[in-house]
Amino acid sequence: MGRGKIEIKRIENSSNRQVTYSKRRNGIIKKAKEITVLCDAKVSLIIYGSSGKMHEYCSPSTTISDMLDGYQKTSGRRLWDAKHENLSNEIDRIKKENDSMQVKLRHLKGEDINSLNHKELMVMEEALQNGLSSISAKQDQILEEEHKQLQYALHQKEMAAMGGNMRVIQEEVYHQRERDYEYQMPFALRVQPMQPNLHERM
Amino acid sequence: MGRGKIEIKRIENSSNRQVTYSKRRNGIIKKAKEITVLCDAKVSLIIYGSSGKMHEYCSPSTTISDMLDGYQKTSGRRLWDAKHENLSNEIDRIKKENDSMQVKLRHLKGEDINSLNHKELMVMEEALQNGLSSISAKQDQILEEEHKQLQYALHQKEMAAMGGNMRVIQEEVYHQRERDYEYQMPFALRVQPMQPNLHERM
DNA sequence: ATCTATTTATAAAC
DNA sequence: TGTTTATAAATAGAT
Repeated sequence: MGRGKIEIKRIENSSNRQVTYSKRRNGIIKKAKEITVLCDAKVSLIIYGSSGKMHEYCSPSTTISDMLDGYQKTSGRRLWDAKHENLSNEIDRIKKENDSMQVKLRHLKGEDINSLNHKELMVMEEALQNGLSSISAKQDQILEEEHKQLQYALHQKEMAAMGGNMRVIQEEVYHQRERDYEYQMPFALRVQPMQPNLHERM
Repeated sequence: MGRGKIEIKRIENSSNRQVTYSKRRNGIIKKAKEITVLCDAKVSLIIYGSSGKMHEYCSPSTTISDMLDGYQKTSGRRLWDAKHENLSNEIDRIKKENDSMQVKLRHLKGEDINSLNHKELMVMEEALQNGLSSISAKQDQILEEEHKQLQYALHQKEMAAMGGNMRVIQEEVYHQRERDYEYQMPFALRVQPMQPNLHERM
C-alpha cells in the first residue's frame, strides 16, 4: 500500500528499513488499540526494532502480567518457571546449611547430644575447650587493661589532689588529664567508663 | 476501510463484533509477521478475544520468554517478581540467619572475638561451660556404660572358662552369651565395640 | 516530517 | 465461518 508494491522480505537499505519500521510499528499499535476498543479484546504487544529500542502496547483493561498469566494457563507453556525453580533450589540448599548449623550450635550448647558418638563428643569437647580458653584469655586481657587504666586514673587523681590548692587549677588539670586518658581508652570503655559490677570481678 | 467508515468504539452487535474481531486479529498478526521480516523486528503479540480464546504471534528469531526478559530490562517493570520477590526475600532472610549463625559458631570456637564486649564474652563463656559440662557428663555416662558392659563380658568369659571342659560346648555357650550381650548393646558400641584408646581415659 | 499515488485492509453484504 | 466488493486506511517513495 504505497506508491509501489513491495515484496515481504528484509529491506536491505538500512535507512528505508528504519523508516518503514517506524511507520509500520505505529500502524500495528494503532490496530491493536482499535481492536481493543471495537471488539473488547485484550492485546499485549511488545516490539523490538533492530536498533534495540522497545515499544509496547497493552490494552488498558489488563496488564502484561495478567496477559502472561492467561497465556501460561491457555498455552500450558512455562515462561518463568525455570527461574522460579532456581530460586527454590537455592532456598532448599541454604535451608539445609542452616539446619546443619543449627544442629551444630545446639550440640555446642550441650543440647541434643544423645545422638552423638564418642568420637564426635571428643571433637566437640576439644572445640569447646579451645573456645573457652580463647574467650578466657580475651577476658583476662580486657580485665587487665581495665585494671591498668583504673590504676592510672587513680594515680592521676591522687597527684591532682596533692598538687596546688586552687580549686580552679586543680579541676583544669584534672579534666585535662581525663581527656588525655580518655583518648587512649578503648571505645567500649568510653561509653560506659565505669563497669557497675567491676568489684565483683576483681 | 470498508464499504462504510466506522467509528472506533465498541461494536454493540455481538455477531458483528465477533466477525470484526476475527478479521482484524488476522490483520494484526499479518502485520506483525510483515514487520518482522521487512525490518528485522522482534514482535511478541498476545490477543484475547471477548470469548476468552487466545491467539499469539512471536517472531521466529525469539521466544516470548526472551522478549519478556528484554521487556523487564528495558522497561524496568517487574512482571513475575511479585511471585519471585517472595522467594528472593526468603533467600535474603535465610542468608542473614545463616550469617549470624556462622558468626555465632565462630565465636563459640573462639574466633573473631575481638569485636565482643565483656558482657557478650561472659554470656558466651557461660554457654561454653554449660556445653562442656553437658558433653563431659555424656561422655562419663558412655564410659560408665562401656565399663559395665566390659565387666559383664569379662565375667561371662570367666564363668565360661570355669564351666565345662569341652571346648565345643564352651565356645557355644560363649557365643550364645555374646549374642545376648550384643542384643543389649547400644548400636554405636556394636560398630566399634573396643575403643582403642580406652585405657587412656579410664 | 509531510504529501500522495497506490496498495492493502476490511465493512457490509452474501 | 468464507467470498465478494466498494471503500477506508495504511503506507512506499518522494519531497
